[in-house]
Amino acid sequence: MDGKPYIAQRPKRADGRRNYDAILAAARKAFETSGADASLEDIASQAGVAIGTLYRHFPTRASLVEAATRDGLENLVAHAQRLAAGPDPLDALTEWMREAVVHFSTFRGLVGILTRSMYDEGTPSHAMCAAMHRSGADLLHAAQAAGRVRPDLTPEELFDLLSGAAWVREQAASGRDSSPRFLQLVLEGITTRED
Amino acid sequence: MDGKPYIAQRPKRADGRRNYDAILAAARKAFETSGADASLEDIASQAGVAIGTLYRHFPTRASLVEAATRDGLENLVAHAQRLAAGPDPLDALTEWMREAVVHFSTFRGLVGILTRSMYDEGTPSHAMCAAMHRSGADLLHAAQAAGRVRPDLTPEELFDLLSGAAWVREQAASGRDSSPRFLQLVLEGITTRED
DNA sequence: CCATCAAGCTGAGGCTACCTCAGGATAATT
DNA sequence: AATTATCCTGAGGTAGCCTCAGCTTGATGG
Repeated sequence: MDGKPYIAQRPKRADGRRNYDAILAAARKAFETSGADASLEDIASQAGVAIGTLYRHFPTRASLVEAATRDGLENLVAHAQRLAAGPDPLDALTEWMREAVVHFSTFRGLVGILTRSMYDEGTPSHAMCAAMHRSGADLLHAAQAAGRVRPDLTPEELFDLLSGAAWVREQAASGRDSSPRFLQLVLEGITTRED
Repeated sequence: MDGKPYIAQRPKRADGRRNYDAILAAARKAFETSGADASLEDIASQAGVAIGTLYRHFPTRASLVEAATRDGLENLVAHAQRLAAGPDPLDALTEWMREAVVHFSTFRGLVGILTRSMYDEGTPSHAMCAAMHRSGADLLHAAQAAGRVRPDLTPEELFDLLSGAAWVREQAASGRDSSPRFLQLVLEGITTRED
């Protein structure tokens, strides 16, 4: 019924690529200062481009957000695989969660978009989110297999906790960041106790 | 510098009260189905009232949200005082947190508004949020005094955890609610272990 | 019952942002 | 140089926000 979500692609023509890049740069800046609902017309004019051009490359706001966050999330997935090769599965998991929280809260409104994308296939960010889900689940299972994390914790629950931390971080835009402590409390809560 | 935030008041004239009530009812319904950014013009027309009338009673969106959630939060504070008189401080705290999560996530966008209000005095909801903060802090301190909750947990951190749970609940609008499990994990994490 | 008037109501209108589309421009290709 | 698919533009329709000048009406005192 519903076609696949549109995923923005860097155009082949030189002028197209130039504008595509300029829009993406302007969008990243605008999202960081004004959140995910920044004005698209501002972004276009900041990129020195007409509004129609923005819509040509990014027909929906979601497709623009996806393109603006793609690289960061790709790195996150790659880092998960590197961490999985390390010696301590719990360290790997905690380190990854710390990093994930930062990427999830790059700008106000992103956590909500990503958590919605995680289970909604009709969304541009879904593919990337699903990849992250797998990465996180792998790290979790390894930590559980090593007996370091309570075995009844599901990946979905882990992402709930992670999203909560990221959301808290998002809110504290102009204050100090309380997400490290949030994550610490959560992690101490889900690890197995053996002292 | 900045004057006190405007707090909506039920008017004295009969026609004013009628409209005030109708707007509040329409607003509650609209917020629940469309979130905190529901169209004010829709709310007005749903209440059978011109847009100017809505703005007369509720000059800002925040003042309307405050009025729409006032009762629920008042009850929450009252319930905290009742619970504080109970025998088990930990039970009281967990029960109250469960209830708070529900009230905080009455509609999409509310948690964000309330957590911002909690520390921002220029906000209509601030007074009510500060009262809740006291209620929660009291219950927390009692549970800590009884040695049931880790003593290094601050009220602010408690509210971060609580808000995280409420936010997760908010997101899962049309799915099953994962906040009870979230809260369970958090609570098991912050209680002292003595088994 | 009436006069008075503060309180309340209305909706047009200016503003901003979203998004579309018909017509024009241009990079790539042959 | 000609062709053409790709790309660009910006006016314009739609929707929501919010204000304000002018009108209406409930409450009050006589």
